[in-house]
Amino acid sequence: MSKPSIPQGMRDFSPEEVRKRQYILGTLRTIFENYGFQPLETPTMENLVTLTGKYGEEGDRLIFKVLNNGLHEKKDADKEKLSAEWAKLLAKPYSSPVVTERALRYDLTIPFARYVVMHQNELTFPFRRYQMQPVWRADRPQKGRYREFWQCDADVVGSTSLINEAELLCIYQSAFYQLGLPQVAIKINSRKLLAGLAEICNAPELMMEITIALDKLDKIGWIGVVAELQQRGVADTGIAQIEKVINVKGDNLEKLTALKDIMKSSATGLEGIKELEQTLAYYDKLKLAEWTATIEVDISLARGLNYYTGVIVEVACRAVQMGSIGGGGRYDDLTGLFGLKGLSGVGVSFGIDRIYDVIKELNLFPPQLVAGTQVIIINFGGENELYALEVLKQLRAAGIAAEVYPDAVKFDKQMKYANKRNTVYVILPGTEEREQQKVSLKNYVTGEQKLMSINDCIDTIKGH
RNA sequence: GAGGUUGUAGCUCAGUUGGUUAGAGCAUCAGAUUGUGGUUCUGAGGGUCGAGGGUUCGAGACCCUUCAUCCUCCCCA
Repeated sequence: MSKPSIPQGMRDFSPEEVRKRQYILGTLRTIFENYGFQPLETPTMENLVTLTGKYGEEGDRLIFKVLNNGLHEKKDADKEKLSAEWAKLLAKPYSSPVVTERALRYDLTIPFARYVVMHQNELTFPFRRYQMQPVWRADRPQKGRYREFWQCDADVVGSTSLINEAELLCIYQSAFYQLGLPQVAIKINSRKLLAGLAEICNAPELMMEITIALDKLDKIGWIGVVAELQQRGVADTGIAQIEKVINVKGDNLEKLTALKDIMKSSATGLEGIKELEQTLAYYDKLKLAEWTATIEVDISLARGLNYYTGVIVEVACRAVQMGSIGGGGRYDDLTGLFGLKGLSGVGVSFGIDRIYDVIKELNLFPPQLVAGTQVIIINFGGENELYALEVLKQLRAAGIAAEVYPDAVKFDKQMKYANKRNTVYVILPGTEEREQQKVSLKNYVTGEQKLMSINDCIDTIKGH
């Protein structure tokens, strides 16, 4: 037998880790429900054609494809075809329905779009849904990057109002506030502004090239961006325009005012600015004073997915060295990919695993999360064992998470077990206690122990 | 797709210029202690040194191949 292992980029989650993740998911769920979003789940696998072509060339490569089952049952006539398809498949990120027609979910947005199109007649628009499920990517794992990870999305489809954008900003704010994340920056931009930028560079066709280069500003600096822009075919006059734009300073309104002037020749660009202004105006009305994350207009923000068309956002936690912990934006025609035109959507995504890593690194999980069982009952065997079960029944009926040590082994061993389980209380129902129909309740934190009735015991534990 | 790191006990890791029977801490189990835990003491079990090949009288160590792992770039959450 070789040592057991798990596939690359996949992880086990210990009881403590699951509890901590559930704390994050629970916090988010409460917020989503509070904002009127409804839960949705979609299957682990989608048809491959549903996913391909939606995430760009790079994305297609990272989709986990699922082999068709029953390949061994193919008739001889099919086998030759099959091996030819295999050869192609192994050579390139190519796929064929003969070999694979399904794939693991790559994100939650495309399956959501598919769902909306399939159920368009049953849904009431605008439709607001949230979804929290794992997704899979055949990426090279590294820090903060896994092949299986959780996503948590909230989207609204069927409304072009920028109130939606503003509300999603509020959801971000509320979530990071409640989770206690410090130094969170929500960066906001508009694809239209980027398109406008390409226009004033006299190179509208190079919009994607410009945004990709610009997106690296944080990482490689302006000099690096210039090199990349030149390499991507942007003229020097264009680069001068871009430099003017990224040098715009001040608070959000000052930035937007300055940009209006630079963008005055681009209708698209001006529209993008107006969107941002309107979004921020709505947000101002909705925001709570206690929220701490900053909202920053950032022209260099691009975001990879190519279906975004309007406002885009990305969230970073500057307290730790980590990639973005969330992102999202407006996609005017997402469902158009599946044949339903004219339905606009906007959504945000939370990178649960990264948020987990950040909270862990900064030690911000509430300490009481670790406790599961509140009380462990010692098993003294014989008649005392039966009495222990009686006590156990009453504790559980009272809503207390309790367990009895299932074997009447050495007392010392049972006490050590309780200690490791980190419970607050231990109950000792021995002969003496049983005869009086009482229990000894020991508080493991203080070391105190008292003889009391079962009802008093329940009250004490609940009062804790 | 490109580059690098590390693989030795369940876990974290030592292991000298190649030299007899491969070590430690933690964890596990047993005992000191048959109704009082978290700190003590004693003892025990547990390893095909990632795998395959080569050099050598002799390889955990050196060489080649391969697999796995983690990290960086690309891209992304």
